[in-house]
Amino acid sequence: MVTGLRGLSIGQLAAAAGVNLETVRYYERIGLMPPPARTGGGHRSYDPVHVQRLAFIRHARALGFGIEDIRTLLALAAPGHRSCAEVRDIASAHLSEVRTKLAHLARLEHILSETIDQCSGAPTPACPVLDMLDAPM
Amino acid sequence: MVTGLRGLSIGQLAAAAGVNLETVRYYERIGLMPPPARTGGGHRSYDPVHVQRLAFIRHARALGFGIEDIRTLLALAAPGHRSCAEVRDIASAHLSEVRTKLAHLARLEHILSETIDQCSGAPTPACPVLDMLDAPM
DNA sequence: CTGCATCCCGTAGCCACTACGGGATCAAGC
DNA sequence: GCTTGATCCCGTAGTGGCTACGGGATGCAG
Repeated sequence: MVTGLRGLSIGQLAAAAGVNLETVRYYERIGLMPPPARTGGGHRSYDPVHVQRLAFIRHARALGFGIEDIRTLLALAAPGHRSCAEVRDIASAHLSEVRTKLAHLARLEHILSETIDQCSGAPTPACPVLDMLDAPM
Repeated sequence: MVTGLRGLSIGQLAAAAGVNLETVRYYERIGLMPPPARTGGGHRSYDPVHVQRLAFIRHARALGFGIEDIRTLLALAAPGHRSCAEVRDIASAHLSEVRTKLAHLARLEHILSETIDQCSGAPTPACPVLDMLDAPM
């Protein structure tokens, strides 16, 4: 298991970052991860730079940023021109999307739970859930 | 605009239900909407049964139910065996999915807003958003 | 040097649509 | 009756963000 200076295999990198192996190849295909060095036999060999970058990507994905946003964020994170304002704009836009979805889901949660509550208890002949779906909203 | 007994065109049906025309054809292709009658020239001709069914589907989609759930709900809504218990099971399962997503989004909202707040004001040289993405979570 | 885990690559599938494009049909006006 | 412009036909491909598959090559421990 000691790989020493040779770099990590794609499986090791994926495990280290907690992502699927195929996802790493996918990120490389779409240009989100740079192509790594190769062994004589053609296997990918990653170094710590890749580990850090993949961790960044995974964190951003976990926060719900889209691939194109992440592409931009990675560019803005490049040493030299850390444009905090641009980063904040992207994050703010994403936050407002999150809030929109949040409000939407909260509305769904409300309607669903109310309707299901009517279902369990009242001895009505009709189904409240189906009635709601039949009726205009 | 008076179509009388001839039935609605796909465009009229789609407009009435507030869905895209292509979506209606998609629903027919996947067997969610039954194939309607056709005019001599091959155009689809819908009657009120279709209007009602499409409205049902749209309401269910608006509540976030998936296509397969809706397929089952439509079967359970068929006259004769309105199984309220099964309907409630499907709705409850969906509700708990909604609640899971809700909790997830709330977590994202919290992290994002906190981090962005740090950004606007403090005169630190580094970008809090990028720092968070770089650091382990 | 053998055997087995890992990796290679390209392609297709997932969900719920949406878009496109070239040709046919419909309905209204003249 | 004929023209015109809107609508509709169908099949196919694209979206986002992966995930799965399959047949062959490579890497490494014993």
